Amino acid sequence: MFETPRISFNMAQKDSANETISTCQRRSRTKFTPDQLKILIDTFNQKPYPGYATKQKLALEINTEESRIQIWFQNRRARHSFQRTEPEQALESSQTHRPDAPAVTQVREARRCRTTYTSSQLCALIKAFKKNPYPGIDSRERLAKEIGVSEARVQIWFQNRRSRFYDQRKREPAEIRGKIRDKAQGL
DNA sequence: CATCTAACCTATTCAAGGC
DNA sequence: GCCTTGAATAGGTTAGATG
Repeated sequence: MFETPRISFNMAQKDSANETISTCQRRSRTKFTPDQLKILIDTFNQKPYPGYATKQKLALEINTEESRIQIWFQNRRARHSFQRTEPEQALESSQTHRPDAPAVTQVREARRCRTTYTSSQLCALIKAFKKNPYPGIDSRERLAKEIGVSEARVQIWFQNRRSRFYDQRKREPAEIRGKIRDKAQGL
């Protein structure tokens, strides 16, 4: 409707003047082949909310990183309207409350297992975050290799971290901030 | 240039595991 | 039971490719 008067983002690509590296901040754009797209779309039409197993299978099938598939489904859901079938209903009824309806079990596929970071891994992540909360693809991959996790996990970790601990531009910090700050400075 | 869409973002919610 | 936080979501932005 109306343009945002000012965009408050600056994406943290500022210090590229200093960085001589800085080939590119984001990962290079993936080009899916028609065959890959066909399989992706086909799967999407069947289940727009695939679980981890399905995404892994897809990744193998079309020889693409699972994180790319995740992103593809995110984008697809955002831009295309899709059939809302059983998964959606299961999604809604699953945690609101399940009085006595085990009828539609196993509709929702399991998500990826929760990663547990060691204290040294967390230490490295937090250190990197303090240096730059918006690492580009190169930094993320370097860090991922350093601590022995996938780059996708690193990216998610930074997203969560920024959302919860970094952005102080929220309205009223109040006492919640104090608690979080303690945690954030923990390491 | 316009269009499409991968990559990326924030904000919020789901949920596993620890206390 | 509640808290922390990784995973997933909705919805929006940025930017590379292509006509």
